[in-house]
Amino acid sequence: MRTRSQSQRKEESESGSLASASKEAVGKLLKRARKGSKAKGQQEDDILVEVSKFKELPREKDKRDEGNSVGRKSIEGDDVEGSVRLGDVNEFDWEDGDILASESKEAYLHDSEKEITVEFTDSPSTTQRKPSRRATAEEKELAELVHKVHLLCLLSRGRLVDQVCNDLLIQASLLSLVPPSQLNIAEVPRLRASSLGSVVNWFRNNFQIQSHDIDRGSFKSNLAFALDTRGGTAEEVAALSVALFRALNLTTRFVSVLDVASLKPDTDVPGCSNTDAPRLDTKIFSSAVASSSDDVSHKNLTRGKHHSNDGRQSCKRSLPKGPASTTGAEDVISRDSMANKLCSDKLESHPAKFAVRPKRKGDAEFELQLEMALSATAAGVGASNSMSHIDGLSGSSSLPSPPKKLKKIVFPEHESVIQSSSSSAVWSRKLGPPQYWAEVYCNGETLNGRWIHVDAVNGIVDGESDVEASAAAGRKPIKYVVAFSGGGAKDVTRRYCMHWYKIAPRRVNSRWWDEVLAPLKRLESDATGSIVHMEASERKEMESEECLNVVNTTSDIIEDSNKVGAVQNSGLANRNALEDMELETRALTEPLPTNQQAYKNHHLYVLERWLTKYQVLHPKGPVLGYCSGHPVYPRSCVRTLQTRHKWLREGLQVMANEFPAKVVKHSKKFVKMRTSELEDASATGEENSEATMELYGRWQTEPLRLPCAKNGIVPKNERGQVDVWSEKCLPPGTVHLKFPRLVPVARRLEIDFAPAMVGFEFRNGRSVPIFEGIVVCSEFKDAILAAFAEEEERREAEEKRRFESEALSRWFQLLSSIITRQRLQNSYVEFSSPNALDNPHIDENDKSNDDKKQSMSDDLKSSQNAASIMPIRDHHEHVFLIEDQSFDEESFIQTKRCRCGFSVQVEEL
DNA sequence: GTGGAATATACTGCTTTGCGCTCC
DNA sequence: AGGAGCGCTTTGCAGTATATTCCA
Repeated sequence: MRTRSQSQRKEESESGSLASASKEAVGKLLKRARKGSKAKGQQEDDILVEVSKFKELPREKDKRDEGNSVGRKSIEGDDVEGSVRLGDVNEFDWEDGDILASESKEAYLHDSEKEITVEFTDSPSTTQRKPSRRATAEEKELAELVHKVHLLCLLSRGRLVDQVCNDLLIQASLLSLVPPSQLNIAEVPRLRASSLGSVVNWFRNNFQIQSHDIDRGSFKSNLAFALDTRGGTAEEVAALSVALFRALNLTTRFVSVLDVASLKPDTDVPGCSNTDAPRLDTKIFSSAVASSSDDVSHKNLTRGKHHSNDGRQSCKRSLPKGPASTTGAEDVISRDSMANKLCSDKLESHPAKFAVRPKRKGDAEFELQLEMALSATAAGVGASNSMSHIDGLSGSSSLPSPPKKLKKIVFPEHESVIQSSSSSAVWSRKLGPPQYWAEVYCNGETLNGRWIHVDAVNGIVDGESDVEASAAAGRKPIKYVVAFSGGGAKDVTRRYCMHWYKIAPRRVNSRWWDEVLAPLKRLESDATGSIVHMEASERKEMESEECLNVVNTTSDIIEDSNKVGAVQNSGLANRNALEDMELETRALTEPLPTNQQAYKNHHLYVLERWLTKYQVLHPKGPVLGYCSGHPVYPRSCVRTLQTRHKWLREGLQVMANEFPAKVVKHSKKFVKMRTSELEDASATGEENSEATMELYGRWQTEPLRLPCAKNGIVPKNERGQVDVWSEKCLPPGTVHLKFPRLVPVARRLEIDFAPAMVGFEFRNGRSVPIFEGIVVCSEFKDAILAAFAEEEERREAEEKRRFESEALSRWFQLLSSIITRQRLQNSYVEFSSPNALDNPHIDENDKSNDDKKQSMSDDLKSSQNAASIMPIRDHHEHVFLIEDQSFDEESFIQTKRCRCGFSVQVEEL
């Protein structure tokens, strides 16, 4: 039940401003992180305690699990030392079995020392089945917070990279490297994807992914270094490509797959590409990266025998220095050799570390793929050798040697180079799927131009449809693809995702994400839409010239028709609006999934079997297709049903003669309650009907028509009240007055009213109605409010009078208590003092003192303030003689004086 | 490896109109 | 006598979402 309040808090945080929401999220995360680390520390302490207990009290532990394990008996002894993984200690789970015979544990008995050493070479968690446990709401909330904060960090990172891509010095340096023949791309009037091929190939042949462990302080410095060495992390090389395109005056975005921490707790490990890890400023997940690097190194070792004769050793050694050895037109899987080099380097430095690691299934698969790739390389070596080197083309003999080319696939319709799916699997094994690329706006593509995916790192142009497949092959399904430009960002995931239903559950709720992106999207739009008008005019010319005789590819037909329509309608549609439309069109034209589970929460399609209790298809059609024989309907046909009563709350009533759209069983609790009510009525045959619930759809309702108020009488329900779920539920001619204490006012004026029941709250195990104000006929509203105001005034005056009288009473109590205390103290002194009885002054005046005390008490009864009460001297009781009193008529203060000098001021009321 | 069914479990939403005692 | 105020143990079930396991 805690989660309800949590949900409320969650909604509240979402409804706040973006900045406050972000701050709150970061704050919460930090708080939790601190708490978590503290808790973890505590947990470890606990574990240590546990271990010490384990060491000290093996017998006790054994007693608890008496007769369980042979192995446990075998470790019984006075001295037991165990090397135990701390993480498992708090989950001691004794098992039956012989330790000596166990495969996962090795026990060495040192009989001579009577000491037993138990070494676990494998974690029990890997052999034991993990206990099934769902993440709690708190864990989910934490995961969501991490997800959001990570997203914000990655957005910032992308903006940073985008900013550096605009650096004029870097752009100028890149331009100075580009051969003059490539520079004319800037002057192409109608840029097409095919026009980018040559410059992309040039770039790819001159810049490769390399691993640098040195962080030079800023991304700009790193990028400058990468430019200098013709290699860097995948992010840097992609950024260089973006800078180059921008230098060539092409409208270009830096696109990044945000490899964000999972939205769900403990599902996948967030990370980044291997080569980026050492340099990433955030350095969050270095451990994960390190392990993956190790994997690569290991793989390299295990395939070493295949490499011995294939001539790749030279590549390993001379890669960064040698000249380009193959033509720029040839497409190559460069990452293999790059990674081989990196891995070989690591291997050489840590030969023993990887020699004993077991081969995994994935490694074997990888080796198989690599062997196939290498055999293809061997076949192509002769051909590649015969081809001329591109030294002259590149214009630099000092450029690093490009790797051996393995495979190329040319798609004639695009005239661009795209790697096959099999090759994508190979790259994914090595360095993971591409995480960074560029988008270049080609005004010559389709009718209105479009953004073209350009992965210069891998030499891919217009390969947007392969991004999802490669990501899936690399076990890193894309969640967010964001394009950065002009300091802004835009979510372009739709362009690269064909199966939105797969990634939708992995993304944060769209409202938050849209709010985050809204300001960034404007910035991005301003940066990339600045030349819209010129293009629009050009487009109009083109339209008149070509008379719309444009042959589109099948996939472009829908989006182009949309674009044309939009442009024709508005005349001012800009590039971003067109792109939005394109992405929207993609969202609405997703292919039908082939498995039934996918329809469970699909945003476009639905299977009837996955409808919930309160859902129905209306209308039931059209059938969009079939999945395993089940008809597929559009999600837009799904309607939510409600009971008559629930519709009433929304100010709707079910139309006459409407049959229920669905009849479902009532909850047992409700049935039980109703049947107990009906027992008295001894209704027979109605129990079955009471056990069901009739549901109606929105289309079966009409606006609520309540009886009108007549002759000043408010129409009430059977309980003599009006249920005011909303303003729509008020009977016509009545008003809801929400002030308190209106009932006596209405009664006094003899105006008909009804208590307004606004809802229920659950208190002490039962629902209790909440009343707020009354419902009266509209004509009495002013009269009641006037009387209410008058009554409130009177009540406030009465309240004030009561308050003052209470204050007086409390003052009297205070002063009385002071006097009582004084009297008690005097009495105590009298009885305790041995000379008290000998004091003639007191004896003589005893009676008169009592009288005077009485008079003082009377005076104090009417007093409000004792101005000064001095401490009482020992053995002396003050006597205030009447002749010594004075009275100030202006201030009404009476001063009483004792002969000893003590005085009391009393204010007369 | 994938899909589907079955199962387990955490979370969420729905339900909905006291009663007895004390004080004034 | 009667009206107003106050304090009681904290519903509990069904549906849904989601993870996991098993099997084909």
